[in-house]
Amino acid sequence: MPPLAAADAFRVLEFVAGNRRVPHSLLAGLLAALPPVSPHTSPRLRKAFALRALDTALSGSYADGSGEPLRKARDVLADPGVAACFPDQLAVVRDDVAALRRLVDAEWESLPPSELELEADRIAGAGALDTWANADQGTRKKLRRLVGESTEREILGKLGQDPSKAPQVDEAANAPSTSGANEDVGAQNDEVHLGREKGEVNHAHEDYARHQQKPVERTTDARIPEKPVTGAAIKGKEQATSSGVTGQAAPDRDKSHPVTGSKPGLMERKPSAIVYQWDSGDSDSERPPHQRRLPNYERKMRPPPAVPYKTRKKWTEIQERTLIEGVDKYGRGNWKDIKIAYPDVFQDRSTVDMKDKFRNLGRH
DNA sequence: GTAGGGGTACGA
DNA sequence: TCGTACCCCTAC
Repeated sequence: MPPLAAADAFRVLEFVAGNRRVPHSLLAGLLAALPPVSPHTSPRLRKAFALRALDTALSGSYADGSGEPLRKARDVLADPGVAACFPDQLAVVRDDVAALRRLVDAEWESLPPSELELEADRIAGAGALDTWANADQGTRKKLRRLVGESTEREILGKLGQDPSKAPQVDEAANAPSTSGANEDVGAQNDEVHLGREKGEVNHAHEDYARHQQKPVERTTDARIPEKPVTGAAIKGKEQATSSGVTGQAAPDRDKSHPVTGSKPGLMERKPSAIVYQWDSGDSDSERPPHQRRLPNYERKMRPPPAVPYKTRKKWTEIQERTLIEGVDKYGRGNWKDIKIAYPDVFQDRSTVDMKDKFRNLGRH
């Protein structure tokens, strides 16, 4: 799978970074896995990183009067980029740890909602009626794939339209494309942007403060030490590595890089993935997106594999005998050597095929 | 790269 | 329906 597009990486980061309940360590993992994102594109993202840096600095105990948290906070605020996020209030509180913490709490609460939350609100939240009312049949079809049929029925019901006349989403449209999961991501991005140009009211913002009211548990919990996350951290992976952001994620990256390694990245859709669909039969659709509870889900059929099964080819007697001979000669498990030794015989067989075949031979 | 468990699809 | 080829996943 190609790396996540920068625009998509931005949306993911902007959402996660601005959610105070997401631990820094998890964000650090994301930073390591996602393509570089410039913080300059989003005041919310800039501010979120500044607040996280301050959270980390202020997380230590200051009851002992050592002044350590205040010193660390001043170090953070020495960065003009961080200080610029709080131009008005900072001078008043920078010598008072308690006041600084109150300021940080207040700033978290006033952080605007992320693009993802705004879009979700437009599609299935308070802005849904406008969005659906202005959507043509094709767009509604796409919208339904995002929100599920029961939510669609609810929205159309509120619009006074007959949900039973809605166009059906065909299976082909749901099936993952053989050309890669990015098409799905791209399609959803298009859908996510529905209504953006309509200048809709920001429905989500008014309730958003509650989302931030529960701060990240102060890192007095020494079991999970948090690494500082600074604005500089998101300028690129190279810089992130040197800023300590990737401290907890680096070992995993060495093991298997989420983008370039053999294992799929976090955002890659696996063909065998099971789809769980929101069951929005309750009143949760009345809530803003960030307040919805996880409802019961329905398990859907496994989608067809992204790569079609290759044509079945029965193993010939020659292939079977050669396989056994190869195992005798090179040893079981050296499938690559055997394949190289008999290129003509195993031209159309992968080493996995050979392994499976030998396994099947042993079963009978 | 390989092993092994387990699932799915295909053809007899 | 059943055997088997193929695929997927995880662990090593």
